[in-house]
Amino acid sequence: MLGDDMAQANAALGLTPARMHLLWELGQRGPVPQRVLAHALKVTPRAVTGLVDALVAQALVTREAHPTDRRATLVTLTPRGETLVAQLKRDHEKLARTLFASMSRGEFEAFAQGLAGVIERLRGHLAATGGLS
Amino acid sequence: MLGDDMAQANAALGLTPARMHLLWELGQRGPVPQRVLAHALKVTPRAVTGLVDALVAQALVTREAHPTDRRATLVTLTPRGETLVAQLKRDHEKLARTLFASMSRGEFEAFAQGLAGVIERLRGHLAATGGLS
DNA sequence: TATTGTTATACTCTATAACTATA
DNA sequence: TATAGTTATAGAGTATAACAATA
Repeated sequence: MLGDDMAQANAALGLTPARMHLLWELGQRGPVPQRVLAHALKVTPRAVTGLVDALVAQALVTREAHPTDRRATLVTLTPRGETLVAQLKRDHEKLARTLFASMSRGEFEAFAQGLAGVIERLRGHLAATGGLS
Repeated sequence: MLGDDMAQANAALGLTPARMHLLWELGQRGPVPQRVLAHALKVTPRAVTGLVDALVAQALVTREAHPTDRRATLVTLTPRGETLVAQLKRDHEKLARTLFASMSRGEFEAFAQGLAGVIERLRGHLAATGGLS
């Protein structure tokens, strides 16, 4: 359901999930080389090339020259991209409040602790079955 | 993380997530026309054609004649497909036990109730923003 | 030599639209 | 007429491999 909600919010903004993910990471990190995005998105550099191409065409990011490494490009949010990422962040916060604001402090703590336990065991399971690299 | 785990388990069995999903639904329902799968997977009939083509090539399902409607085909698990779905179900149960067996009854009830509330509010959010159809 | 990002190619999943066969 | 499933076509996302430019 969270995935559906994100996909739908993205579509409303003219974004696919993968492009939104890239913008989100860019919003967290500021201008970075594509290699950094490839690592953050757990995707090959080739895939990043395609995503950045699309976002450049949408005027949401630009490829700027890296100040010291002429091989690399700095993927940078345009003003339009900045606005969009700010909107994403606001929506994110608003959804979090919608989902949790009605819980008491104690309820939230208990729930969060239970969830943390589940996540920890899931992480262990993934490590044991070779899913975490 | 759950998605990663499933994708990885699928890959180990030579399956993509979409094909696994179709097999899973088939395991729940028994032989069904493709139209039913399209609805279950929330996907167009055309997409089901492609997925069934691939699963037929892998000898996991067959297209059988519908007894009364000659337009339709009944997608049916082969013995190999049955075995694979049984394995999926075992893995599913095992993971559920891994994630929750260490909780007491009371802890689990509280956690489940908290989660149900979050899901309910998420559903409301989706309905309000037009995400549930 | 190693790294950054590209072009070339291919596969999976999905969609819309036009069509065939059947109901 | 309506429905089940297909072919035709297209787009997004991803991958590997070979390559260019630069470090």
